[in-house]
Amino acid sequence: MDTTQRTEQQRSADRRRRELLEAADRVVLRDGPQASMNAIAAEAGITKPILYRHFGDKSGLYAALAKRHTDALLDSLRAALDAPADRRERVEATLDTYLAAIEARPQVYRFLMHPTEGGQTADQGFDVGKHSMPLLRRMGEELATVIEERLDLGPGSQQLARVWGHGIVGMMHAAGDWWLGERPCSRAELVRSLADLLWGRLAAAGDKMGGPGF
Amino acid sequence: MDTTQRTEQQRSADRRRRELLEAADRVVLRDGPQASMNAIAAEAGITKPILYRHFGDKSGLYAALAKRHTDALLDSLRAALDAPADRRERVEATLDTYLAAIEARPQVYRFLMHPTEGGQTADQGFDVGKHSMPLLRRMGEELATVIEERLDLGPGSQQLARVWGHGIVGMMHAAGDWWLGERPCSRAELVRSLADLLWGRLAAAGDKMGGPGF
DNA sequence: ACGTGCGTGTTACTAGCGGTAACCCTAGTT
DNA sequence: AACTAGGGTTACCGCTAGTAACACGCACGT
Repeated sequence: MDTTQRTEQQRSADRRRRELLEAADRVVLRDGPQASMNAIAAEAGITKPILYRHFGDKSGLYAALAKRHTDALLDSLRAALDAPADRRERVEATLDTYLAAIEARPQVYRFLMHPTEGGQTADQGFDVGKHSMPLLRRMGEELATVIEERLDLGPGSQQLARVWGHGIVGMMHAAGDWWLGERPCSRAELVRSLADLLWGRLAAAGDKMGGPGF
Repeated sequence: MDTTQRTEQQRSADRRRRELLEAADRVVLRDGPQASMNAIAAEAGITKPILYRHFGDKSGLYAALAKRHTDALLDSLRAALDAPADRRERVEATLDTYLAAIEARPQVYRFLMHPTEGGQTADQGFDVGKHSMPLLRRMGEELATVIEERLDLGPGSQQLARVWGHGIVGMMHAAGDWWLGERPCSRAELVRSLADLLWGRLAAAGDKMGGPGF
């Protein structure tokens, strides 16, 4: 039968694809986002054209690789966000989950943040921000839907939720990136400071005397 | 005299340097962050090795270029932050200034955010986040000092201020990037939504009924 | 007047990248 | 036995960042 044959081949192809992705994973974990196609092919024990047959081009491979990690991280984040606890505890748990993830595997984190930068071929017409940082975008959208679903924000809630989703994710990202580089405090302290910020301590803080009255 | 001679040469070199930077600026404005050294040299009417004599390598040129824009933008932001008005108005003015800047010249913005990505040569040992996004880091530190100077945050204020500085900048950045790509609302609305977030509306919002109680 | 540096510029090259065309070789079908 | 279909490789293209090595010009000390 034709179909069985095709499924057989499909299976083989899928297995190969997974093997290749795992090899690519190892290389990215070792070399960072600038892992070369040659290196990945060598790690997988084959040569470049096979990679290109499977993934089209580098962006394709990177997209597939990024999807795996992004999906995994998003699952953890959803779990943290859905845990049974009050809102502040959930927010803190989610922040902590994210920070723990980037702390555990910084190379992967860095790869996810800057996947397809700097190709020398037809990257033209790239519509600023279009294929940049899919992880951040996905997290932002995800958070936006959660906020919009669960919070009562009055009129214009959908738009507000999206702004907040992307804004909060960006806050988490930037603070995490900085923290990962300088390690100025413990993860728990960072989480608490960020939650404090989200909880309005900025607006509630009093002016210092002597200043121009910020 | 030796000194006059040296200053003469210094002047000449500086003038050339400025010319080269302006040429590079034009190319980056046209081609985005992936402008090639060849293209920049051609735009300046000279050839590659001169660029390398002046700036060392691509990172050097990009750093010099980034410093100009970053300094200019930081000046605008400082001005907005120092305007005579109450705190919320100042925050909104600062957000708006940033968003107006990235809206006006997205190519430059994109260049500033991802300056040295994707080189294929010895970028190894790059210490995650080390030479990434100098603009965000500088803005974060700047805002941190302002916060720490002017706000009364109680014990641990310095660390808290730094976390907040980087966090707020990241929020602004991510929201701006997303907004620039999708244009889901006007700049003013975005500014208002972000300020609302900073002003604690997240913590103050009530739960929607029927949900699991976010 | 004459070499002698030194700054400024070029050509021509290397090494490595992403990506591809052309070939090759083995397994299964008829 | 002949033929075909995939999986695989070699060898290449065009591009990039970066670098020798060479060439012109101009002020200088002797």
